[in-house]
Amino acid sequence: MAAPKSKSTRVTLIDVARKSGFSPSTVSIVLSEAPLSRYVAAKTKERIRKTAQSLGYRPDVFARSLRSRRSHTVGVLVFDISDPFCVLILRGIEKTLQSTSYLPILMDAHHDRKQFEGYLELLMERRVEGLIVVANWLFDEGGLLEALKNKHMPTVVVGRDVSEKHIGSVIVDNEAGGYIAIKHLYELGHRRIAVIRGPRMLSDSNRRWSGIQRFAAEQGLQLDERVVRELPGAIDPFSGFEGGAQLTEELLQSRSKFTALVAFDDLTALGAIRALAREDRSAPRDCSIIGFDDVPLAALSTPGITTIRQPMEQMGSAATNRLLEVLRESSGSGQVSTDLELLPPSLVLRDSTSRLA
Amino acid sequence: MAAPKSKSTRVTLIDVARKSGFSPSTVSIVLSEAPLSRYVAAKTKERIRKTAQSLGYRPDVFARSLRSRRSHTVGVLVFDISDPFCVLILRGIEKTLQSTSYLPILMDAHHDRKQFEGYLELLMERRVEGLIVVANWLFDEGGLLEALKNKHMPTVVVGRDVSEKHIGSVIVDNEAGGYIAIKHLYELGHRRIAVIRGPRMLSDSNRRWSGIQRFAAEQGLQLDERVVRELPGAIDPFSGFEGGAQLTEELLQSRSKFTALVAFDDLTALGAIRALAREDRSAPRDCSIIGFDDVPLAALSTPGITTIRQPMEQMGSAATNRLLEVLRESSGSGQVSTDLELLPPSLVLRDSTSRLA
DNA sequence: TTGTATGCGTTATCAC
DNA sequence: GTGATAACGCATACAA
Repeated sequence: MAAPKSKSTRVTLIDVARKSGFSPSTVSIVLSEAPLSRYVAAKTKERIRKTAQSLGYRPDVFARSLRSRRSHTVGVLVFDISDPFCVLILRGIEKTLQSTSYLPILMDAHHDRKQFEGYLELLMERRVEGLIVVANWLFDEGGLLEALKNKHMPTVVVGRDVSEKHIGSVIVDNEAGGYIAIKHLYELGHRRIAVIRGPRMLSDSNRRWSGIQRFAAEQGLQLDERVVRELPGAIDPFSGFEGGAQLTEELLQSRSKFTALVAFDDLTALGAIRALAREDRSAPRDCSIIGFDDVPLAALSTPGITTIRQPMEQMGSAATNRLLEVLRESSGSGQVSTDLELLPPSLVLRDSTSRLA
Repeated sequence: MAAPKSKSTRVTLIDVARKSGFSPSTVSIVLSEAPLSRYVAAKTKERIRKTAQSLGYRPDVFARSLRSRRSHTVGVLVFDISDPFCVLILRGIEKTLQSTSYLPILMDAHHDRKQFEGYLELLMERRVEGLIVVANWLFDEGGLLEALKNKHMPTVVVGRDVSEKHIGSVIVDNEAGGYIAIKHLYELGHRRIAVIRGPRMLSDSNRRWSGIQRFAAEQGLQLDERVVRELPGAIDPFSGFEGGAQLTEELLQSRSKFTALVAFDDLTALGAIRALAREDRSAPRDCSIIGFDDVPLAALSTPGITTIRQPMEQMGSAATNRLLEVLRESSGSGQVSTDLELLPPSLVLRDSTSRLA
């Protein structure tokens, strides 16, 4: 009864106006909950809402956006969705956006700069009101930030520390993470600890390394530089695996002694485990290994990987809230503050680390 | 020089018309490459394009869609993006769409039925012209298909065999996959082969089992039903891991002998490996294990998992092409043929299976 | 081959 | 408190 069969003829605001006996303007004001609706009689509102409901009225997004110049959307530009790192962040973004009137428009750049710029253009054309960029560690600052900067668009980057004017960023506290990682191994009795650092040009990598060094300094622990290696700069989110395997192999063959390894991230740790296996060794029996990130597969490998967890969903939420703040103070500065937001990492205990026998 | 500074005043079609000296309609016809543009003088076209370019003209999507009743978008509704299974399919979809004028609008239902329906509504409101649903094996047919059916919308489902009118589907040939899996183990010399089937209510699961049985029948191989188990129906893409671990444990304790295991999917295989480890055994030394899907982490675990690969990117392309066909024969039936499209699986050799000693 | 006029469904600005 | 009217930017039937 309620739903009319009109499948070809769309129900418009005019229809609602006619049927309810009010003018289109009043109906519009009521149904879109415009500021003016405060002055509309409660009974009128109700009547209008009822008839709208009964007619199955759906406002036309295109007409609405054309007239109001607002899209009620935010662009979510992810640098590479196949990176397991990103998915939980997306979830955080989506959940946070859910309770608002904003719709996320998600684009995946496939870690390709051209695509990134193309999609950025696309999002601008679609008049998104803000932008959340989900970057991973391969996000090459050089080019892409340029593209972002001179758009006049509130932007928050999550997963990468971009120190640019008017672009906010949300990342994990990498320094604390590095500290916690080595502390864990130290507390298990390990003293000869190898490290596979991330690429040097990467700020995340350097921060983690700082944390490691700080702990070592505090404890008077000597880090043997013969067992500190560095991943090459890479172009693929899975290259950490290859790199980790390769460097671990070198480490094993170098005959320098170590009983534990801090890996740059979980993939690197998985690579290390693979390399160990090739030499007929295993974690944690022959070497304790700790990762970073806590991507989903860290829990699924055998042994499960002890790791430093990035609160990814939370990072997504934080970035979104940051953006929403700006959007709500509509037509204030229209710019996100440049602050860097650091979220705390945490230790996740699994089976790849154990007390030194 | 080229880009005008007008940041507040948008460049419209009228501006282009004025500057180029042609009428708005001619400009529109040319720039939107409407059918009529065939009759426009080449020189006119060029002049118009030039001035459009020089003014930095960007058509307004909203105005355009409002008037033309077309959105140039297709909805991509993924059942759960955190399922690693989905991501490559998405890539296939996106790549295929790239060369067209269609833009994908991606929504993630978080394997939640309510959300699925909500987003479906949303996509309808946004006037998507077609729909691609990326389902995984948890996609519950009962409810969700209902929601899809009575929308008047060309739809293709990938990853799940839905036998509904006017909904196309693209999946891997599960029967062939099951056949290939057990054949591989058989050829390695295994005869006592355990199987962990998927949930019984799942058609994928039954198909794979059929393939296994067909091979067994052909070879006169006896499948010992004491070592055939079945995963419980589940609500989480990662539950296959727990289930696999649990059932493998039972299998090991049942004291029935087996030298190899066909797991329902890669996660199940990972669970099995975990269970083996708990009993101080390992693959492939004590038991060869083969998975299904070839999700990214299959290559990263140690041992790497030998598996039956679903051509996921290809499945995404196939689904997209299927949809595009319908969209292009604009206002034909407007319905996707109900055909089921089966893509061939393939064997991926890694380290979790080996010749029986 | 090109120009004119009209309307898509909504919201904003006024007037009442 | 509510209603008339004019845009928003574009595409299309029709006239020329």
